[in-house]
Amino acid sequence: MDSNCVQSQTNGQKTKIRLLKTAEKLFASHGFAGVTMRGVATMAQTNIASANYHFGTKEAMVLEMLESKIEPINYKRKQRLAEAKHNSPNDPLTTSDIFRALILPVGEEVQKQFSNQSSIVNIISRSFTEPASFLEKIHKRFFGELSQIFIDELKLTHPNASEDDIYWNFHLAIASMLGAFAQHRRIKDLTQGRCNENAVSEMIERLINFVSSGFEAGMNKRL
Amino acid sequence: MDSNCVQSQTNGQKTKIRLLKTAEKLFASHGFAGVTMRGVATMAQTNIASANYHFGTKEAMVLEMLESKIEPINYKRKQRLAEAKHNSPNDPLTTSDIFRALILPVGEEVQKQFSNQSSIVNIISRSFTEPASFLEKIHKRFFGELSQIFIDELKLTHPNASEDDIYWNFHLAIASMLGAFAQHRRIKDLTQGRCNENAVSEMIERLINFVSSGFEAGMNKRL
DNA sequence: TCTTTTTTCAAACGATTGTTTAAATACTAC
DNA sequence: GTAGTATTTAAACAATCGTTTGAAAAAAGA
Repeated sequence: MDSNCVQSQTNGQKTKIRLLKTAEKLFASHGFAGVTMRGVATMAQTNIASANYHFGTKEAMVLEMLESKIEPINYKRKQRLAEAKHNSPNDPLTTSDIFRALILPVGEEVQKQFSNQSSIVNIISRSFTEPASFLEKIHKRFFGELSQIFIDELKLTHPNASEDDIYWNFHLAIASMLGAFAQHRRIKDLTQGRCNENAVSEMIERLINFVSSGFEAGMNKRL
Repeated sequence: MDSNCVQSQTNGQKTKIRLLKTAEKLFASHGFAGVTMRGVATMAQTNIASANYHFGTKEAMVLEMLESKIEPINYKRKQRLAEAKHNSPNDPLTTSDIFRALILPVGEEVQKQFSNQSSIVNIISRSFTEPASFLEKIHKRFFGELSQIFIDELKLTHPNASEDDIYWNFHLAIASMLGAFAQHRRIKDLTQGRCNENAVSEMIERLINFVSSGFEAGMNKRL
């Protein structure tokens, strides 16, 4: 039952997947407000009531789409953090190691599907820029636990830093990461795709360096 | 005519100002899509057709509101940069000086009107998170010239840095600043105002330090 | 006061939205 | 094949949107 469930995919599930992929494209390029049930249904070559049949509401549809995109990234983030710890079991990680584990999985996902309109960067940056009511749901659902894991790791790396310093600069680092993604989408929008995948990996590397240095500069300013 | 135009304010202009202030509140808390002509007109205690009489379209109304809020900030930014240059005419400015001139005027505006729902931080971060079509208009209108001035100044401060390094890290710094504002609005939204003005100025100071250090760490990585 | 301009207002237009209904169709299991 | 479930469909519902119209009211200028 669990294995070989490829051929046992009902017609309804195929439609559901088509709907999710369409919602992905529309959300990535126009945000939650830009996703319309009619638009998704039509582009997925089915009926509007079918979309409501599968998901109940628009919000449930978009959240299910987001989960399918973000959870694999978060899994990789934790995995990479665990690997880094495993590789140097006696020393604490460097700040750069930690932020690399947080940021690089996004970069890898981008490489896989570059020039795709529904790039993960677009989705993350769109999620980040939604109205507060929707944003709150996203944050609790996808980033609450993850944040704590990375903050705990940063505390180990900076044992003498104050709680305030850690929290403030972690938030600044997150803000930079999200801001850079949003900015990157903006640049892509404005240049209409004259922007290759090298630019993405260069941005990622520069971003890791930027936030790591910014974070460290914010530690122990008053010690 | 130019002076003493306070008492000679027609009734129509008063209504226009009420509409602008209402649009400000709504835009700050719900973004462009959340601003409805009916909502603005009703909250400003006038008629919906009156709003269209004064501005023509919804977009023109919001852009006029944005101009009235952003232009004074940009003026202060240039002024502060000029002052810093005047105070040390022989040496180039520090990275921190430059980003302080860019960021601090926002902080000062926040202090003036804290706990105001239509805080300038909310407006800037909302502007930054609008769909690309609207964002492009905002960027060209309010930030095109300003960016060039600050990039030129950073070049003077880092004469050995490559053009690429300057541009990439300036964009990362801008992204961080905007991301931090957006994040700050998010935190305020989530904590529902349990967040005082000291937290804002602390955020501003930490932000200046964060982006200055991040920027400098990105200079001359390959020299 | 009379005329002209500016401003406000209720009402409607046309389009779009998320959601629901109920009937028709496709699929699955016995 | 037939019964029962899963899925798709066209159509309608109720609400909201930006914008326009044309007449009433207010303000300003003569």
